[in-house]
Amino acid sequence: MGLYAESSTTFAPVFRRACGLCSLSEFCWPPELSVYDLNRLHLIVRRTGSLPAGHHLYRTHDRFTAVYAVRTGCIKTYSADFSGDEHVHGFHLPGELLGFDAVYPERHRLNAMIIQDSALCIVPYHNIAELSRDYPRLQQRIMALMSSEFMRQRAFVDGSDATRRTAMFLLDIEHRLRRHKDIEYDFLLPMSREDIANFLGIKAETLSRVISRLQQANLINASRRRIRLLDVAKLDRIAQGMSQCSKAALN
Amino acid sequence: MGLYAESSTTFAPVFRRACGLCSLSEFCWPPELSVYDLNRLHLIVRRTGSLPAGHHLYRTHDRFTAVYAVRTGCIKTYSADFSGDEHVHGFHLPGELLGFDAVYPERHRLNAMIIQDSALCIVPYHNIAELSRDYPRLQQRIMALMSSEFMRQRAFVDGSDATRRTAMFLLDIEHRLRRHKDIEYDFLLPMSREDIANFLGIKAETLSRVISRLQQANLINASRRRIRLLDVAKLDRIAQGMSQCSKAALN
DNA sequence: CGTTAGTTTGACGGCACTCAAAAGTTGTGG
DNA sequence: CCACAACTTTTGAGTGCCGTCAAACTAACG
Repeated sequence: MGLYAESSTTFAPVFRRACGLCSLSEFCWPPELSVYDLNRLHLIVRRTGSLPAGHHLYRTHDRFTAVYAVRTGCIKTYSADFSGDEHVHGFHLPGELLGFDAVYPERHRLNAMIIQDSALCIVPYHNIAELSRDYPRLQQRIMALMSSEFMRQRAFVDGSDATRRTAMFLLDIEHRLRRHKDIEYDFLLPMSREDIANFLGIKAETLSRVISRLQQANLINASRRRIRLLDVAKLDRIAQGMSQCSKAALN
Repeated sequence: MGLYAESSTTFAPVFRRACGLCSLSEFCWPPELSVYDLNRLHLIVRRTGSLPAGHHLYRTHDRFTAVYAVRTGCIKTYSADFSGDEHVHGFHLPGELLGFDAVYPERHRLNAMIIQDSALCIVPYHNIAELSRDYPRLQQRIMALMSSEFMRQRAFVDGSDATRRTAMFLLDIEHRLRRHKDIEYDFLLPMSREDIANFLGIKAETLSRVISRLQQANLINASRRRIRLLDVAKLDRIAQGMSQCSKAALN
């Protein structure tokens, strides 16, 4: 006990700093854990260096081997329906988790592709299974994440036009990126127009037109992947679906 | 112990029959449970009589008090975005569960409305929480249900035209209703055109036109809520998004 | 500097939405 | 039992948004 307590005081703080903004933090640092357990938990998290864009973390039907936390970069998850075409399911930004598409039936339902060089934390599945037996709160936390993700996703597809979806998307990404950058309303999109459009259920050309119109209306500044939100209030109203807004603002 | 064992032999079989087709069955009858635990579990499930259509089981922001299993009837869950209009989230048919929209943050995110007189089983939340501490498999089961539901939902909204969505919906409902009826391909829709259209993200008039065309093409027989699937193979192809099919079949 | 991939812009057509009315169904009271 | 009202569903006509096809433009890389 003395030994563990000893090492914990030197070891834990290092990670506590690095994990501060991560969705895993409640996962890695459940308040009721003892110092001994904390170290047990953090010794199993493998931290990767920068992984190159273009590679896959896992593919559909792969066995559930681990959960991933994004430290830097961006991962997209997508499914390929058997007609061949892909559907982007979501994007995972720094501080966010992925891999839970395999909680049941312990095989991944989605593909996960690195679309920007990314550094990750990897938590092996067998450790998660083992830990969640010891800590019911861990399972609750996972369910909470899944539930929130579920509801957030639906917001994008619920009946709305291309302008509204685009506004929702830009506000959402800005909000999620801001946790790691002080600069407000100014950011680089980590993903291509094609991927965004696919995610939003519209075509890339339509997205491009919408962005152009938002720019003409001085609601945003957009040049390729650099985005600056100029009029968040109006964007919010558009995102909230006040149909008169999207038309009034753009004419 | 003698007393519990005594009553269990007379008590449990009654429910085992009634629950055979219910999603709760794995929930209510986890194989590793002792006879004592089985009775403990089943004594807390309250079985209601027929509840009248039009009433709500719960509304958004209500506290998470229970999980419901549908024995007969139909429940729709929907959200109301603050613009006022509703979005039907899903339908819950006999043998299916609802209420998990409140797993986090322990308040319901959706409204649940009885749209057909329904008989339910009610499992109080505090019992679920208590039980899932004792039986990790229960939490796993709940996660599995949520995950499957999540994926099933997405299939409907992923980019597709009104005809495809309608075909998917009819096949899905038929499949879910068939568990309780021997008659194949012939059923009564428990919900209105309006609700279906809203769920599918299209307008009621569009849905009506699509159904008319499917009927003209001899793929279905439809009169109000009575539906008979005539050509499941073609419907499947349409539902799978082979775009040439939906057009070829209907012209 | 040339090639390539990603993005933007234009012209056109179709599917689904809107508005509107008719037809069919259900429920109520006379 | 019938008549009427209220509602759901179906059908029609016209419009607009978005998808398709195609070309121009920009940025990035060797």
